[in-house]
Amino acid sequence: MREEEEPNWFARWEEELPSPEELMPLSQSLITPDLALAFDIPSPNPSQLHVLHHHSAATANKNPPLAPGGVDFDSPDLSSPVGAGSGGGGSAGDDSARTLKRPRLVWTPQLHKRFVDAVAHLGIKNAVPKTIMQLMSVEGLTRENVASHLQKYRLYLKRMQGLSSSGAGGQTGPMSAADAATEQLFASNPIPHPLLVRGASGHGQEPFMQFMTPPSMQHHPQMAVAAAAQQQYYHRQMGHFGSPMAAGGGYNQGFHIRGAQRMGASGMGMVHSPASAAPPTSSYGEDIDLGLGGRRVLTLFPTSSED
DNA sequence: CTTGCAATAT
DNA sequence: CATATTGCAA
Repeated sequence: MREEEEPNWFARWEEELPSPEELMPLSQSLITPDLALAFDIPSPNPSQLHVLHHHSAATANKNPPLAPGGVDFDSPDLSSPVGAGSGGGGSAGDDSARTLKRPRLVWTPQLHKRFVDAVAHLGIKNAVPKTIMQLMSVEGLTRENVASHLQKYRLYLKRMQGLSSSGAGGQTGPMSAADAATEQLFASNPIPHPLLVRGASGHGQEPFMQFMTPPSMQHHPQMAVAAAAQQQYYHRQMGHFGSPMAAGGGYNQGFHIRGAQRMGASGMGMVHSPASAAPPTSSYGEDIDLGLGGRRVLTLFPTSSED
């Protein structure tokens, strides 16, 4: 007889949620006004920069290409905000944020951490893209973004579990490069073991999760450079050591150092600890960068998380 | 309609 | 190569 779910806790859960005005968990605009201006990025509604209010998940449509007040940094033509190419003529974003392709989301460890945390706390049962996305409260994140990553995440977990037990030990080579890369991301964050079903099993009210970071949000105008200087976690994909592509000839896959030059191309085996050289302005880093070649990459990483 | 997952594309 | 996108089945 009881195979019912308990939508009650869930319903209340939302009600108990702190009001955005009271407590803004972790949603920041992808770009701060300052940053946007600094990049000459057209902001259609700079004044509407507000938090996303996701209330009734049912009716609330959350499918805006960009946050309500989100600054669309993507220009359809070639207005390169920064990096290479800038210059151009400032072809304003004559396009409203709609139907525009967003830059690839770069899952930074921090961002991924939020993802994992959300999944862990939601429980497999409720860990569906929509819910996760909402819980993450990361502005700009779309359902597709989460769904895509979720797929990978699940596969990763499966592979881990399935591979752990088979004693025999003859598995030599099941790990392809793809898996290895994934692991760098996934293995570097705490994998909640008890990734079991939760949420619908009679449990009245869980002591709210506070895995979220406190609302310490403050953006500084000069954060731009600081942000760029911060993103320093190891590069994934250093399988090819002899790749002579540094800054002169190739496509920089997903990384970017803009405004400041650092690290040599040859021996980049640096694992930078965020705490060892935390930038003066460590609040939020959003960095939109285009991989040289026209490949824009959106990197939003909520800092302030501990490891 | 949302989700899950394979295949495919960029 | 990491994501995004698409197609199709529950």
